[in-house]
Amino acid sequence: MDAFFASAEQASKPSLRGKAVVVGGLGPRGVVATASYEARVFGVHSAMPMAQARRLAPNAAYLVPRFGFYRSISEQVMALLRALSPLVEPLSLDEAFVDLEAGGAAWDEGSARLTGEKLRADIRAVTGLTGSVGLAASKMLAKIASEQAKPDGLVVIEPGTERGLLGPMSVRILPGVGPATGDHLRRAGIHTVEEIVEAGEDELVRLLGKAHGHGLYAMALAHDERPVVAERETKSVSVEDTYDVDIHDRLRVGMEVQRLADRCVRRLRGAGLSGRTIVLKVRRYDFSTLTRSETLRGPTDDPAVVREAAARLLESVDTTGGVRLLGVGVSGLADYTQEDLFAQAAGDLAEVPEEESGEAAGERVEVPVERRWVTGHDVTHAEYGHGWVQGSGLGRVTVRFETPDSEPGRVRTFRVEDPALAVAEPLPVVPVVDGTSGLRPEVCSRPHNP
DNA sequence: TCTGGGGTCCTGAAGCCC
DNA sequence: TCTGGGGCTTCAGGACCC
Repeated sequence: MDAFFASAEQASKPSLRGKAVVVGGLGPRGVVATASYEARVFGVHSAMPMAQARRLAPNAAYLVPRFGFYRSISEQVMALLRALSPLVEPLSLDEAFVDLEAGGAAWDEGSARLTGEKLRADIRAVTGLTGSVGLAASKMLAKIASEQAKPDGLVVIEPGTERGLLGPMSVRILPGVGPATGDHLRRAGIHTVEEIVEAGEDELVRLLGKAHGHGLYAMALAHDERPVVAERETKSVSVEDTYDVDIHDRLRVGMEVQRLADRCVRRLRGAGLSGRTIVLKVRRYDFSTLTRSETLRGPTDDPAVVREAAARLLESVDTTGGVRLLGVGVSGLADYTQEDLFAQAAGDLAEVPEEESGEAAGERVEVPVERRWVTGHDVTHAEYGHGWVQGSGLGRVTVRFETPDSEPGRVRTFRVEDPALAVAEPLPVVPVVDGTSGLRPEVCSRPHNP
């Protein structure tokens, strides 16, 4: 995720350039999604509780994510990558692997470097943001190279130098080593990649189990044969909500589960899928998480069926003490097409109830006037033009009037119900050329496989 | 005022079938 | 006939990733 969201916001809002920007959930239980490099100086980083970030960087700008806006930028970048090769594997909105050799875009270090530099220039020209490129012979190494390259750089890991490079690095650099595995290894006296190699494969399997042990040992030797996979099938669809305050009322818990089931089905149908296994997730007041699942006889995308299954699953869960998060998911997915003749016969394709808000439901639904002004979102004013919400509350909304290619703008305050003020779509950031950093497509050039 | 949301993969237990 | 074991599926939990 890096600084993508924050860089996009800085490109979109001239007054934030060069400033500490933190994007994430603004509620009492929010966490940081992305911090700009200026905010990282204060120690703010992704996944940090927002409250802690505010303590560290009280003067930073705090914004909620605008996924639709980021997605539109992401699509521009992915299109540039697909022009290089048919083998593009997106990891998220801001990262992807590209098999340059498969596209004939590069065949040796020199051509790869040229391709990478041209790509970075194109990303900058098209999106106004900077991206970093890592070039290497495998996905793991390309990713490590891109980490080293950012912000705004290009790093090549040359064949033959891999083991020497990895050896002194922390085990945490290897994919699949998170806090738990890192601790596990540390307790066994293994801190660096070369200590993994010294420990040997058998010891690793003994410590971490078969799959993880073998896999990690290979990675430590810089062996990574994972191919770049262009099309990944979705395996599950889920939605979840963390509540600002724990829910104690059992009836309310039941209602929330029904809402989540509906939302999940809407997503499922939107993707043209149906599924067999319904999963209920409950995070309790003490952060302990449990899941309950039920597998149906056949795949469904029927909201009533998913609601009922979720309700049955909830019956087996003790929620006394309160719950902080609820989630509903569907896995065991099938193509929607082979489907539900039975459901159709029963006239069971009733519309899934719409949510009162949410990205898809959108603007046309009535929203309380106070809630229409989301911090960071775009607005337009009949007299002052385009701007964004800098804050709202107590019946007032503060707007900064500026556009991606204007000078930093002035701030004005209005009544929340001011009829001259309206919600607006984000403006394209394009001719702007002063992003700070962000997109980092890993570019990976593989040797010929036998 | 700790700890989001949407995913993937792996492991181990238990039940069932052959 | 009894027992053992392998393989498969389902379920729950945990770790990891961005």
